Amino acid sequence: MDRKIVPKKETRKLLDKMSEYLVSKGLKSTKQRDLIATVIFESKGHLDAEALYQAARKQDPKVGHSTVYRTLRVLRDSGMVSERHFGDGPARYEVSREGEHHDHLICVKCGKIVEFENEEIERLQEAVAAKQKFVILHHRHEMYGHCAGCSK
Amino acid sequence: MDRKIVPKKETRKLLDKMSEYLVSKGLKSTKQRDLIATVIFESKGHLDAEALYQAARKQDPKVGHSTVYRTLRVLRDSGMVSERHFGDGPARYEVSREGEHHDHLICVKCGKIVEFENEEIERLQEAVAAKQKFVILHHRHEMYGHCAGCSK
DNA sequence: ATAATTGCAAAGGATTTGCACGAGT
DNA sequence: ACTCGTGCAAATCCTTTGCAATTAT
Repeated sequence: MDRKIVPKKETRKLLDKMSEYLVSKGLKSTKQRDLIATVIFESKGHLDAEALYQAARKQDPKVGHSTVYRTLRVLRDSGMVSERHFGDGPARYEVSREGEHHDHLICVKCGKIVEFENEEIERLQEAVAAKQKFVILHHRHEMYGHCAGCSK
Repeated sequence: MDRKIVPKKETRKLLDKMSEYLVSKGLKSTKQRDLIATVIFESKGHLDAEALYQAARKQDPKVGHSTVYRTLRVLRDSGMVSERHFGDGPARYEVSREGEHHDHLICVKCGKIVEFENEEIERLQEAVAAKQKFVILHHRHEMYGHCAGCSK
């Protein structure tokens, strides 16, 4: 298999990580997987499957929707990419950065998405869960409203 | 229009409130709307459209899916019912209690849903939004994990 | 060689919509 | 009377799947 794309350094690392994951699972590396993964790795995140599909098609007009969804599943299962469901619409994907967690502020007017992190909230969350004897695996915390530009 | 159902007191109040809303919007009261609304008003919440449809059909086997969805929209628009999207699955509905807000803890194993309220978190949230100059309209805060019974 | 992957089109689940008929005001 | 609501089936959106052909190991 030969790669047609020329990814940058960070992307290369991520591709290698994916490759390791594939080997460890007895799966194969394909140029489609590399292509789609590269698109995500080099994006600014919060893209949906359709956007990924369009972007991938610019490099290789033959990739199908299924391959995009299937690659997304591999990436999701490997923990390298996280899937988010904002509002109803399609799922959005973003690279999960090393041991980092963040939540989102979403502008319902212009669609702008801002990430935030707040340890105090995380702590309180744990306390709430503990009180109910829940063991938290993951959470989702989204705030919808108007961003600075849209609330003028 | 005649009502075939015999709702309890609290439900009656809610039905009246819906009725007022309908009049105010130039919409009509129908036995289907009353039936579907009664099912929600008397439920323990977190039901999806299909469950509502099944329950309504026990009283009147002719109600269609569309009527359920359309009634849900009316209820949602009136603010009497809130729609939640947990994970991906179908939307879940619950009666919005007077000026009250709560978030959820969801057991990914047994599906149990526990509500929680934490003012401190709400305050911190506002602070986070303010820092980004966002005006929050609503938010969603869910924690997924194992409940006491499922983590043994 | 063997087993996994691809692209396509068809199937799926959840929700919405067009339309002719029926019901509330 | 007039307008809105209903039920059905068809349509839509997002995602998954079956399958025969192709490709990585």
